[in-house]
Amino acid sequence: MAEIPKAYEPPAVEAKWYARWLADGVFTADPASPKPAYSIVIPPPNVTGVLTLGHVLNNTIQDILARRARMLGKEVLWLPGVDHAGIATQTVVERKIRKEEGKSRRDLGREEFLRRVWEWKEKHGGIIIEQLKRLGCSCDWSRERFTMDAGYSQAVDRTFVDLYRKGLIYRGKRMVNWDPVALTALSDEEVIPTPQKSALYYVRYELVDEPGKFIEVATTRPETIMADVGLAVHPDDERYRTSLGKKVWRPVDRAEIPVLGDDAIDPEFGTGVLKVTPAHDKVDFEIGQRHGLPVIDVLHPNGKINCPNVPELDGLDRFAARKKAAEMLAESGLLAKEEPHESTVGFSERAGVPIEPRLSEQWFLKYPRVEQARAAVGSKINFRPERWESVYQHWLENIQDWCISRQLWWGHRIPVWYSNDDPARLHVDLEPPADPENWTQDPDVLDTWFSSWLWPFETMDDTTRAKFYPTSDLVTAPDIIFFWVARMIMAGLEYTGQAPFENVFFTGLIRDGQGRKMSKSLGNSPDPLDLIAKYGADGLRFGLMRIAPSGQDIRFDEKQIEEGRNFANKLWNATRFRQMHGGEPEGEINPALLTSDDKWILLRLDDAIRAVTQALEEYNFSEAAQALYRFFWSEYCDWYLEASKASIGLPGEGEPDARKTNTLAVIDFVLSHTLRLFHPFMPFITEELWHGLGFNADLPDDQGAQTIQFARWPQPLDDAFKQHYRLAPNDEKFANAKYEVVTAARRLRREFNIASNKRVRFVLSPSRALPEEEIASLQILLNAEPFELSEKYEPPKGTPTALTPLGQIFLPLEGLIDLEAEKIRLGKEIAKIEAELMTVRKKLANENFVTNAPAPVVAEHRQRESDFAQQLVQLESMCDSLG
RNA sequence: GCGCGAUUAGCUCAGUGGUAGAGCGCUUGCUUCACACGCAAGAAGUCGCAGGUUCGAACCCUGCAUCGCGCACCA
Repeated sequence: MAEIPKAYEPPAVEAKWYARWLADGVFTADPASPKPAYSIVIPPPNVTGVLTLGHVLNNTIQDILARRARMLGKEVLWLPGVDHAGIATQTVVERKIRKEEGKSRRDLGREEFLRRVWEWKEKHGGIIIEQLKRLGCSCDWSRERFTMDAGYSQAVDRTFVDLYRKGLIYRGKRMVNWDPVALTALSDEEVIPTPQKSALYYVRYELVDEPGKFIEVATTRPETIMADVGLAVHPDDERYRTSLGKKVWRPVDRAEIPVLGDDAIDPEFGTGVLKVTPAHDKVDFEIGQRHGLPVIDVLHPNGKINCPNVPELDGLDRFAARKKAAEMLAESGLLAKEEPHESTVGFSERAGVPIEPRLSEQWFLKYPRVEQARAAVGSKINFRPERWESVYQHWLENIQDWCISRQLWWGHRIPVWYSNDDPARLHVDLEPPADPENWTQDPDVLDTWFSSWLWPFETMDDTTRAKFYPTSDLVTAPDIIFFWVARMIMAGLEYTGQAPFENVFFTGLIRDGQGRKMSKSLGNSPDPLDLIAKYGADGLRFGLMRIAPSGQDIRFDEKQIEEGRNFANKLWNATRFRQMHGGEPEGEINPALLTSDDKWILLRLDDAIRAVTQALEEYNFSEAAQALYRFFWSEYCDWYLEASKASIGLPGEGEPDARKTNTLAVIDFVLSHTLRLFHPFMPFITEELWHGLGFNADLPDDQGAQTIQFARWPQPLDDAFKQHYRLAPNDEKFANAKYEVVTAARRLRREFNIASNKRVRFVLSPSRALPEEEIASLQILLNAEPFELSEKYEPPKGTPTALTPLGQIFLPLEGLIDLEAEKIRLGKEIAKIEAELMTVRKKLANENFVTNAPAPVVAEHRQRESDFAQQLVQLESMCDSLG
């Protein structure tokens, strides 16, 4: 047997197994398989993206689900791919070209620019895919898709044409969210409301008929005064009743504008007067519509002022113009005051600048199947955690038409052509018109999400869809519940007649140590690749899973990844211990030779299998990880392996006897189950150990010979098993009693400063007969030499002693006996027990408790009372014997 | 303004009616032949506050506070 390194060294193991898995095609889904299907589509990361901790969390969960499904005997499809990410990608490439060549995309022209983007995509686009492989993701890479693949693009066009023909897609001049940096319209979802400190300017508008009389208006945007076409007050507002219908002078670009009444005005805000600027505000636009006011647009698309009538402002950036306009008003005495103000401003999700409400011609979608989509969640689709359902429902209740056109080049170009003779004549089709020279195609592309919403079914061909659609689980972050999840449900219902998935698991957000979102600009986002290099992919995965409570945000702490690494190392070494004792995996366990330790660990294993299985079925990944951690470290390693040394002996020492062989068989049984339970969480190390221990031998290929991911998921030990091996709760109780003896004795050691590695004499005055093998394991756990059993042992006065469920244990200390010290120690014990006893007695003295509490609870209290009382008597007599 | 979540040990978090838990950190001892990425023992908590329900509340109800998130408004 080859020498195994003392510490687990992940890099070589990870590289070796990932290459093997790929070569063997074990991630490839077979639509013709007779096995039941399990499928997930990956939330496609941006083609520009690099792996973040968010991706690690998300994809680890998907991988756990996929690998476990394989172990449950399912045919698994985890379909990967990337998203073309319109704005993000275009921005990246534009920036690069500007930096390297000093050219804009317009300098290059549409065709050349797109060629460059594709070139960039081929060169840099696959980074995140390679990173996902490093993480161990078991995606079927042979099916990797891209939202701009030819077939996929065609599906996008087809969808557009279809929805247009159904009358759900229309073109209109509307108020949209305009990004003045990216120079495109955005959907409402791409606008992030952000609180901003600004100023409220009180501007005086002079009444035309009553010179010297002014109406004051509070505004945050003095730079748009030239676009004012009226003032509005609430019709019931007494203060302004007499002004209604009159005219005032617009103070900049002087002109007469009317004062009118409109219900939309809040009399409480500012002075109760709104300046109506229909071109630059949604509400103003609506007021303008109601009152037939003109629209004056004073902004260029890039946010600069477009107003030749006012040369002081013309050409200034909107924020510079704001200051300048305020100054101009102040100089002409028309600025009454200026006060600090906080308001929420919409920022572009991508460009990070305030969006500009802007009137423009765009394509809109009236969502299909809204009611059906609402009904689907909660019945056909389960959200976990459930609370996201109300967020979803609320959005669908108030759903607005979706602005789907973007003034970009990178993306799916809108399949609409306008007649050169009559721009009102449209050709909307998959194919260009037969006489292209007479038509001009719409220059715009579609919102990226207009392609993403088809992802669960357009990534599959008919055969694949027949087997794997609808998908089983979707794992995603809750911040794209509107962008993606809701829209996929609607598209799925419209085009497949089915909800696209059965379960949606929403992960939490990963935050930094201070609770802030991870972001590039804050630089608080650790690079997962660095973490993999430092702690191994398994360590990263397991560490993250242990702290990722279902659906709660996660406060990231590298310490926790270190723990994951430490755990992998523990797994490695516990297995190494087994390997040092050599031989092939042991087969049958002989029920006649089982010790209480053996039975105890088998029962604990049974418990762990149940707990992990249940937690995973409830999508409670951290609980599953915790249960595994506790079982393996605190139960298997800390107690069972230590106790087993009694029957195993030193490596290579002596002839293997029946008991040693049997113990190794129990170890193999436990390890083989444990590795399988851990595999979804830690795929690499478990694969390595599975083969290293030879557990793959004698299995068919599809059950774990080739890879542990096809090994069967452990089943709880059934009654037949427990009967055959005579596992009963009493065995567990006995082992626990034994461990209590050990803990009590170790405490004595500590209190009397005996080093844990020092072999010392212990004497147990047993309260019951103990079989030889139990004595042996006690001795080794106690590190006792000699370990004596004596019912009639009469210790010298003052010998440290402790009560245990198996009798009284003594730590005889030659020449170190200190009557007073022992008295004080016993006194403390007595005080502790007395306090416990008092609490229990108080409770039992309460008649209401005894009559109303469930019988088992009362019985438990009674038992505790008698236990404590008995201990107290013994402790007191021990104390008395000291004189 | 409406809604959702959080508040438990120094830190990160489990715990959904019956003796307050884990890991890290801390204290002490230990290179004991799987592991110092380790072993052993220990200290450490009026479970955010105030009421209520109950024999019994960290847990259920009501209110409040603080933090975070979403939606709406935002002149």
